[in-house]
Amino acid sequence: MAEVSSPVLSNHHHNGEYGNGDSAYGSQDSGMNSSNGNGKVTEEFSNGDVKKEVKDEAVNSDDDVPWGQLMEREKKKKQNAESDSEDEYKPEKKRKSKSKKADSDSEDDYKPEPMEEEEGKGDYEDDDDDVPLSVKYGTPEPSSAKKSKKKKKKVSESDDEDDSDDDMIEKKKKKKEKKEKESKSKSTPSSKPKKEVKQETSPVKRKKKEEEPEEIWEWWKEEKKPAGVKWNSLAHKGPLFAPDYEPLPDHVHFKYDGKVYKLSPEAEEVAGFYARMIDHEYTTKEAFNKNFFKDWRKVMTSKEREHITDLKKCDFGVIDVYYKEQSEIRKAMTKDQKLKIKEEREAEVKIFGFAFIDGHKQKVANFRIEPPGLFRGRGGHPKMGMLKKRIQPEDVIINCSKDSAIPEPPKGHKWKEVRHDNAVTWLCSWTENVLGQNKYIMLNPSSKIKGEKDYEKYETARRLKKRIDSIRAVYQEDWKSKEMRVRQRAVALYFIDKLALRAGNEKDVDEAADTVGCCSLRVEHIKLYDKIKLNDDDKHEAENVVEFDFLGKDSIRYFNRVHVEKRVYKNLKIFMENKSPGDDLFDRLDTATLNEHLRTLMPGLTVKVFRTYNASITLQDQLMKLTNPKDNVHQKMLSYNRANRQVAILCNHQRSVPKTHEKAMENLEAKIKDKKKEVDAAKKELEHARGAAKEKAQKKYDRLKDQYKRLKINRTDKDENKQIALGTSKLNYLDPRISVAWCKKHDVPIEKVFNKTQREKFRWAIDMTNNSDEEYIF
DNA sequence: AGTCCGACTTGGATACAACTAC
DNA sequence: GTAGTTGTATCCAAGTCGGACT
Repeated sequence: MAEVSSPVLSNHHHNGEYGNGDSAYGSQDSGMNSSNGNGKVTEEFSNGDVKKEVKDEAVNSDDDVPWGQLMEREKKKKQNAESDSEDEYKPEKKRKSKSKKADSDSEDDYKPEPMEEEEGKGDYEDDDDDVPLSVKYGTPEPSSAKKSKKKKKKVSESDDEDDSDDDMIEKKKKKKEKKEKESKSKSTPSSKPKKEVKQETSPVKRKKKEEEPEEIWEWWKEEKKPAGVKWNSLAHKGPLFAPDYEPLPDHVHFKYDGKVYKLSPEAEEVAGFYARMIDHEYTTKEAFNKNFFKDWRKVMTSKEREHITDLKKCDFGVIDVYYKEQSEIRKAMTKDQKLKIKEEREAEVKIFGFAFIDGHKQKVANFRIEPPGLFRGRGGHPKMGMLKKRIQPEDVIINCSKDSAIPEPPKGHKWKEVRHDNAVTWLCSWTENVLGQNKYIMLNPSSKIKGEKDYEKYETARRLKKRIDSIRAVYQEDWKSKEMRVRQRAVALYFIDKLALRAGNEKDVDEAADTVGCCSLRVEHIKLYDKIKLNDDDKHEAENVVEFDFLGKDSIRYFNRVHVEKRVYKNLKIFMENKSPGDDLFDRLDTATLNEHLRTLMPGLTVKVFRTYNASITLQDQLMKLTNPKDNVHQKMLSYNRANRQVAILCNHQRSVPKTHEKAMENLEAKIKDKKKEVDAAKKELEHARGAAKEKAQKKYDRLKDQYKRLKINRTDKDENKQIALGTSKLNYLDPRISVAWCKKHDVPIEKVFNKTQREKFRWAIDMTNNSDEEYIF
């Protein structure tokens, strides 16, 4: 059995350092990183003082040498064997063209279940092709020179001391935060284990109106509600509607076929939506224009409709300019004007921004009803450009408790319905017209209702940690199953676990862009290579490589080459036999089936738990590896960000590279150069200085050198980050307790890791992790 | 057993605010 | 001021998943 020695089983992300070779996973992981569509992520510090990483070379020191040949030989044999043992396996080409049953073509009478497999056994026996590679990455080196006079003690309050001045931004922020802290006083958890009991909320001297719902509900110290019950009482003010349309001034006109054409307000409003997007790539897309024009014509008067028949003859130029001017005007407003607007907004928040749940005041997340506009579907969405209609009170369902004050609809209107359903968490809902989906107004992530759920999510992931070994053993065993569906399930699960793929529900072809997840992968999305380099710059080739290339959620490309176990490789070949590129790779599997199976392995286990688990465990492992206790806060934060980045890479969280990036980097580069000059100058000065001057010169030199170093770190961080987005993983996948524990252990102020919003969201974690000495939570 | 759909999480883009540098 | 950056808040689309429905 491959069990323990298998990378998946034993190491997976636990000791795999992504992007640098190492460990059993080295080869795969490095492959993953470097080719993950994000370009390389090879970590390498130019200012060698932090850490150097060795690229994995052992990639395929694979035992396979013997295996390779054997395989060659066996391949044919096997192919035959397999294909006849499995030749009853006729792929079900159920290319679910949408929900519609469409495919009755199950012509193949394939009986999957009892699949004779007299073959295999033998060949499989020994396929332990996954040799652990030696771990070879260096430990982070203390950034020497830096005297890193960490403020042991009060770091959390005045952490900037150790940051020299090029840290202005941080400082400013700090200041702000400090202020904010003051006002919130006690509630700040940080290191005080004892939080003052509910502070005297009442007579708080609110320095500014900005004070929020200062009551802190420590729900994590309370009993849970019975399952299904989300609240006992719920009161709120309903949604805030978008402002009415303001018709354009007369001189701002639409032109058709070169001539001014006055539109009805309805048509004009929609024309305005388009005009405001004229610079956007969307308006160059055929589908967008087609959908827009069709919907636009629907809101035209019959006369307009008759006249305006060709989008190409439409000239939105003047409208476009007008809106641009308006936005300029807004930007150029005086302080007072801006302040006034701000206050108005705050007043709205005050009213609509909060709900009372079981007597506690909680922030509402999105109390503004989505304004009308043009639907911006992502990727090749078939409905892009369609008109999103204005939502009226008559479209909105209110959910609140019976005895609460029912929110008032705007004058002259009424709600679609008022209900009192405490099995759900939403306050308001309506149905959006483009896709016919429900939209909701819900509470802010800092609320109990969201927080509790979040907490549960991580608890489930932790439970998975305890079971992961045996679960991996199960699916590895299932690679050999006689049942094709079981094999498919096992291989899919392996991908999900190893690569953190999403489940991949079926999608309706004409309601959404063509994107896939694991279960919906098609043959065309993978390629198999018996031998190939995982990265172009690798020295060696790896064997049994699967190349993934598909569009995932939000049409973000996932590209990756990974080495897989022989058995997996062989299975994939089988799955692909006799299929066309457009056929499902896992034709006997869907997310429902997979999740059903997972539930039998562990209560609460679903596909997405693997993503959470692997993300969190990766962060924890990486933190342990990368953090050097001797580093200063700044350097530690770099390590933290790198750990975070590994997770983002794993989860394929990308962002488009801002066009300003190159320039920003150049600027930084120039700054670094300048600084270097200063340093050199200071050095010279120092050499010539004597007496008191010498001391001074030394100081100056040290300071400059420090700044210089800081700049370089900065550059590295920025560059590595250019197309990787850390936010999503931090917000959704990383157990915040890991970060909190890390901060405590390494004397890093929590504010460095979580900004204000994040601290609110993760208050439970910050508080819980306080009194435990567990260094790492996961 | 398959489909549909409601509810809720996850995700990148964009708007905006806060600062700095010039 | 103004332009340029950067971090944060907001927005809303696009996933996941369970349960009702057929």
